[in-house]
Amino acid sequence: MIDIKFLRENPDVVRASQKGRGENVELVDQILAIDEKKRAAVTEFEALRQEQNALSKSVGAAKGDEKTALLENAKALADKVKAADSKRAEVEEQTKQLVLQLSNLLDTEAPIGGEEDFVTIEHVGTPRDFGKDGFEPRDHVELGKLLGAIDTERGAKVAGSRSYYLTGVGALLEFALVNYAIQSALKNGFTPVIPPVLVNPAAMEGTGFLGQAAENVYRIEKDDVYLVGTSEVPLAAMHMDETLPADKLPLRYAGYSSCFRREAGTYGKDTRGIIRVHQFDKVEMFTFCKPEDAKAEHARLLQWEKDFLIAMEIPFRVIDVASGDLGSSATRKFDIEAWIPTQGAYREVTSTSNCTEFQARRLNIRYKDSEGTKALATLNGTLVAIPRMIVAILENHQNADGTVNVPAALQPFLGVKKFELA
RNA sequence: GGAGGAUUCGCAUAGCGGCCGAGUGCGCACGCUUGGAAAGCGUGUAUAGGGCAACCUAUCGAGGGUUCAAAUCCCUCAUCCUCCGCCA
Repeated sequence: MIDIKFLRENPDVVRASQKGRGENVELVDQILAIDEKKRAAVTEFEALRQEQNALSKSVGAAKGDEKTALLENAKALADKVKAADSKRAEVEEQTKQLVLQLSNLLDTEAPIGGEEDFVTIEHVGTPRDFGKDGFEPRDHVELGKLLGAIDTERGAKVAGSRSYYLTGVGALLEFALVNYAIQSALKNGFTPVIPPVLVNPAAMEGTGFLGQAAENVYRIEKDDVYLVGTSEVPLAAMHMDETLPADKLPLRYAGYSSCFRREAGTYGKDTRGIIRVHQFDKVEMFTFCKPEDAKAEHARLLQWEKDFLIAMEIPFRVIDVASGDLGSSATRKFDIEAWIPTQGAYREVTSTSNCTEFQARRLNIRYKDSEGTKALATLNGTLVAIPRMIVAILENHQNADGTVNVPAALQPFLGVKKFELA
């Protein structure tokens, strides 16, 4: 949620941001207009209320005829107050609904444009030359079968498309990745968290996932709860309606959870394998910090993501996501894309967003220092999303015979240097 | 799933339909006292919105209702506790 005071004072900045995202610019003027109406309604209600409070007091003190006369006045006034109050409530609700439609202000450094207009910040590592190695790489589905690690056929039989079983070394690989991720998160000062994945509407709404992203969310209607698509939701909502002491900041959580995504509107996209699935496990980093520290924290989250990829010995690139492709909460977003040999392309494996005060304001999370209470900033970043990391590891580290070398960083967790054929 | 009880200012509690935005204790901050500390004494101690300000308005789990007037009465919901049932 954008600060309404900021919008009043800097409407041009908000207009420019909306334009950069390719979103409704007129919304800004609609909000300015209704905000004025709202303040008038509030003032009117408060004036009437003040009168009523005073009158009520005198009714209590009065006696006899005097009281009867005062009561009559008071009754008439009570109706006016009620009318003014419902008008106020109505305009306030309308204002809020409009303000909630605004996306976060764009970072001025974020590239402008659509999905294709990202800026590549750097490349790390070099894609392997399989020609030089003398064999044609197998894709992760094939390797998963050879190793007895991934079973998409039975996944489909039991749970439908985009479902899978991780078996044997596939399952072990998940445990190793999670353990390595949590271990590095601990080293970097994160508190490990296993959050609820079934959350109430307030949590979903507050984190901004019931807006444009709503159709990708599973809802359990009978109990009015949602399955989260990322632990960002329960981690952000963890401190909903709380005021945190300034000396506790930054607060860093590493959440490990299953993630559920309907993947509506992606028919035909990534149908093979486990690149795009309905359910997967992920370790997510989440930070609450002072707004002035958010930019530096964003750089740190990105660095930790890079460190993970480097430890997995996978070539990747970092992109600065363009304005039109940012989530509504993000002021700026960096994605890391890993090299996937059989696709001859870089594919997204992690993503980190700076949400500045936008998300915290929606969730009513603030911090308190000697100067008072203020909105704080929230940031999130993927440490590891299991299936895509498994894809990257299997494909990049495969040998001609279908066996796969285990990155050194994972060897202590797996006890082997190589995955053998099943 | 059933039966009871609870939810008030950081914590613990008091609260008669008007004198309650709300008392007390603890905690915390500042001051006095002291050679220094403790104790003692005094003052202060929520959030949001509006106003240059004095100040005004709202908030006693949430939402409705009754009333001139609701922390207080009524209804719905949420959460927590106790007991019973079921259960990984």
